[in-house]
Amino acid sequence: MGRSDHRLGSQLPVTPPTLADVAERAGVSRQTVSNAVNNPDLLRPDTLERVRQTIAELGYSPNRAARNLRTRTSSLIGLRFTPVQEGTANATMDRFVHSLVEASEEAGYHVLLFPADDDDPISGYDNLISSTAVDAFVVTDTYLGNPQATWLSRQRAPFVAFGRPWDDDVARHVWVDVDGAAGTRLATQHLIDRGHTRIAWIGWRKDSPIGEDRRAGWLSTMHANGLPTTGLASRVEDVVHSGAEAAAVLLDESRPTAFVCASDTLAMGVLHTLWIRQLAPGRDVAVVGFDDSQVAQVYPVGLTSVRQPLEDVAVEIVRTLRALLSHQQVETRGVLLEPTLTIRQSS
Amino acid sequence: MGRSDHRLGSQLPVTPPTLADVAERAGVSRQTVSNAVNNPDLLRPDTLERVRQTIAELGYSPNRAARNLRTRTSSLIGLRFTPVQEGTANATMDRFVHSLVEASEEAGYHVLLFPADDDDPISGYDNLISSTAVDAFVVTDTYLGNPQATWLSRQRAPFVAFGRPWDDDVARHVWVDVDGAAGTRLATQHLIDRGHTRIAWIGWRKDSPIGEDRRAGWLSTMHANGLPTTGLASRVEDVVHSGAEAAAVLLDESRPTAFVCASDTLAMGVLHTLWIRQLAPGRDVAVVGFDDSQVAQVYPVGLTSVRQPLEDVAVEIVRTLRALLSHQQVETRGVLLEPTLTIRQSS
DNA sequence: GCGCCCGGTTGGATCGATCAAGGGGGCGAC
DNA sequence: GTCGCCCCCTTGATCGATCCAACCGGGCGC
Repeated sequence: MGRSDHRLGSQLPVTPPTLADVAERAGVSRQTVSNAVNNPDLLRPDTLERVRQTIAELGYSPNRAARNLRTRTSSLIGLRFTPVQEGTANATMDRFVHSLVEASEEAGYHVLLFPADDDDPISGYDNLISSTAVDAFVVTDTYLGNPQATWLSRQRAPFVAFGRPWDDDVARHVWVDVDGAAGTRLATQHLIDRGHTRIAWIGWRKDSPIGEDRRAGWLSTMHANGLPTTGLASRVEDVVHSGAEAAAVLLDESRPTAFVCASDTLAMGVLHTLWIRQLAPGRDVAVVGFDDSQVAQVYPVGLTSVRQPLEDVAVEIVRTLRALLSHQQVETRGVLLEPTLTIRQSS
Repeated sequence: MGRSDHRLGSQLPVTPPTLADVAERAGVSRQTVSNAVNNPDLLRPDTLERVRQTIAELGYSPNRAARNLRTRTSSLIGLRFTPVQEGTANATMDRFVHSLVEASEEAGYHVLLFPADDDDPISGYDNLISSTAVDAFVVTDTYLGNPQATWLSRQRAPFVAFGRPWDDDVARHVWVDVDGAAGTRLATQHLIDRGHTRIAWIGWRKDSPIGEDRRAGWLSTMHANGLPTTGLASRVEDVVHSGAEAAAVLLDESRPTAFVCASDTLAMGVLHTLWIRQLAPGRDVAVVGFDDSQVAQVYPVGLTSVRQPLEDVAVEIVRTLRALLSHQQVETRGVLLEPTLTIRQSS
């Protein structure tokens, strides 16, 4: 089944060589070439070498579609790519995607992005799973009442969540998450070690379990060190000016010397208030943010911030995914990773 | 060829329905179902309706792999995902990816990400193209001497570049780009309108054609308004402290009242110097950045910045890609889009 | 009466890799 | 000598959608 005829005198797009082309050229059967690629152990060394050489000469690479059809796999991991929120410093998603792409590559997977359809959060998943376009999903927004995880479980679609199923006790899916409380514990202890005793908290509204988790880290560390917390906590929207307002109120009413914030966005608000009041971040008042965003990195003073180990999260997720897909029993239902603290001049 | 037997009493993963299943259930032939999906015009309205209903009932969706194999397409667009540079404000790539994902979806494409292998920038492309895993690429870093575009052209692989082929006069590929000079022209004129006459430029080193383009916008606008430029320009590395140093030197030597910067990163450096010198951004000295990054958005004062129309870029790229893939002759070799200026308190 | 269009049906081939079964040759054991 | 077995490789069928060619009977125009 030589293909040279297709190529002769053609301005046509070049047809890549197939398994059969390699087989013919190397003087073996298709299956042998297939084995050379997928089960090299089955070949005699000299045959293997000959086939490999031919593969290299022809620049052969197995056709993805054909392989996918036969094996009923795609080597693709689906990820719903949610838009960045403008006006905030939150870009965790973006950094995570980078890590996931790299971790996936090492496991032989590629990442397929699909957009978020706010009207119907399920449709994107449904399309991909019912057309067997992806092998599995990585689900990122496991917030309250998000139907994705439940729906995917019911569909028996393999997936791993980045984020705990906070509210849902019966959720039986596998997840990887970062211990937010441990992060704020680090931050708070760091400030205590620096001699601060009046350390305030600015976090998100109560309906955010992630926010409450981070808050708990601050609270427990304060209590463990016998430090006061009354009048030192505030819960606001995750936007800069809310952070600024909260900081102003707290400074007036409770005179904190340090702030731990649930996000870099809020921390920027605090810095704004300090700037207005001519207070020097790090010297007069310490500030710690959360996420180690680009904002924290390039802000002139340098914002100390809790850094999520997204690279590790991605590696762990891919590892779990592989176990799921190879139908191994996954031993652990959840993995919790420890964040670190990136210390800069603001503390 | 009913599949109900596969489903009965199964703990097995559910096998999705196939074309034949739909055909049998709807009492038509496979070909008709295929036509209902791909060429609805060929069916009588009532037949079409019946088939569509059956498709909906069964939740049928054509198997991607089978379709890909037969049609030799994948509906996938490959994008090499380069890591964010930590310590800078540059996240253009991330915002662009979001836009591209959305624009692609509307055209029936999905975006496949693959990581950058610094040792061999070609290998990632080669793997995907030779295994016919993607239909086309979007290439983002068309900087000096980047071999990707040339290589892809030679391979006859369809692709559209985000970025002009600056150095390469013989490059024959299609591209979409943002007019950087127009952006800095906007910024400079904005400052002139505000009454500034001594407007400084802080840009990148001379070997960056993008940087030189942006610089040209500042230069031409200054000249057009009969304003001086000597001693008012600086070329540095794209990091915060370089921007800060450059600003300090310029302030000492040339007393500018405004700065136009090639990036938000450099603008942050300028703001840092202003802060040290107790100068108020926007009141004492105006600053304009480039990219409208999250940093510009959440920085307490609010950084005026040139915003690239990445949504439009993505739409234009996808449009061009579709033309390329449908073997239409693409009329325009390049498209240049106009940025806008997001004005905040720093100016 | 011939040819053609319409809205389908039918059988088969096709895409390229993989799976399951089988086969020839060599070797050791009986 | 031959039986069985393993090794290495070949062969035919398969995955599911699509494409192709041929064909159907009724209606229409010439």
